[in-house]
Amino acid sequence: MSASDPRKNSKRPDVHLEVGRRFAKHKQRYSNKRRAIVSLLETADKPLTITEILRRSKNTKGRRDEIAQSSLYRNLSVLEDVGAIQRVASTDDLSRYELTEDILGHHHHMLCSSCGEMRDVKIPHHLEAELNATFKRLAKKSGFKLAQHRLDLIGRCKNC
Amino acid sequence: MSASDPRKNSKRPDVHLEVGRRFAKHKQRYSNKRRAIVSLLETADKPLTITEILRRSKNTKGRRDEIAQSSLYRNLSVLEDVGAIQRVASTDDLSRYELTEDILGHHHHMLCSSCGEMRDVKIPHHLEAELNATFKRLAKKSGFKLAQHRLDLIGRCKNC
DNA sequence: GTTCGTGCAAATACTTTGCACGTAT
DNA sequence: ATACGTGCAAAGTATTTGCACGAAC
Repeated sequence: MSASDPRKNSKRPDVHLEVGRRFAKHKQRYSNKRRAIVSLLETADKPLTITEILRRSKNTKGRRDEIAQSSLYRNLSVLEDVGAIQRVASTDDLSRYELTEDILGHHHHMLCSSCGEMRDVKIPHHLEAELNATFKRLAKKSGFKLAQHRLDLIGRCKNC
Repeated sequence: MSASDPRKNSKRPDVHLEVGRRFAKHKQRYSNKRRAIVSLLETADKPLTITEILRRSKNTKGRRDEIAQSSLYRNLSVLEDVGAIQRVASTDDLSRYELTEDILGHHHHMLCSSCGEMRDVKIPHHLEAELNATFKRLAKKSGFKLAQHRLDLIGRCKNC
């Protein structure tokens, strides 16, 4: 399923190396726990909730990657500050996180209005280009400093 | 500012009449408090947070439109159930509400990653059409029942 | 040894719920 | 009279913070 799983297909340099660079730039330490979080997000094919990250950190076959909830929150905040991850909103009120677009590659989400699940999707390049051009114009008109856009499909997933 | 304030410009039938119809259809009462909430959302040129709705309900020059917090939450839930309003997510974790798209008209948001503020914007019809076509195809491929899409500009607003 | 990371428990913020009373049908 | 709406206060969740201890520089 190449279309529905864009993360696995995109070539990208070593994520830890890149994240490590960003930690260095911000004079922060790239600890093992932080590495573990990044690994989880890298492996997932969708943004993860706090609960999902906690659960997965415990299932990492007995390693010392288990993370306390408070540390997780704190680390997510730091990871966001150094530009390694970003928070994405679904239809429910659970926070979800994914690697930033410049690491993961630009993509969009298909999200279920019933259970809140998100899946990654990509759209054709020419559409992206057209969107960007339009947005740039709109932003300029409003004195808005455009950083990125988000575009999601909302509906019901197979399981709901 | 016609481009940055799409709600004021679009002609639409009386909102209370339409919302009233939806309440009737669901055999629910369209009480004064509920009317007051709808009026606030109709007047705003952006989605409102709980706090904003509460504050504004108190500023309605001495009228009995003041709403208790618990009632507000309950009413927002009912309003959502009858299809009058919808919850929209920004970059912070505050819930925001606006009238549903079929009442308010399809539009998008420009949202500030710093303060969470959202403003309404519209994009050209042909772009919308192209997006819809692409999405329909993507959804079909994944067994996903597409209901709507959301497309937002993210950046920094004039004030931040 | 000083600075930063971690875990636990307590505190806070946002949202939901139970219950008694008021309002509309 | 009955069903539904409202407000208050209590309960539930999600998230943040204080503090003591441990690890990294």
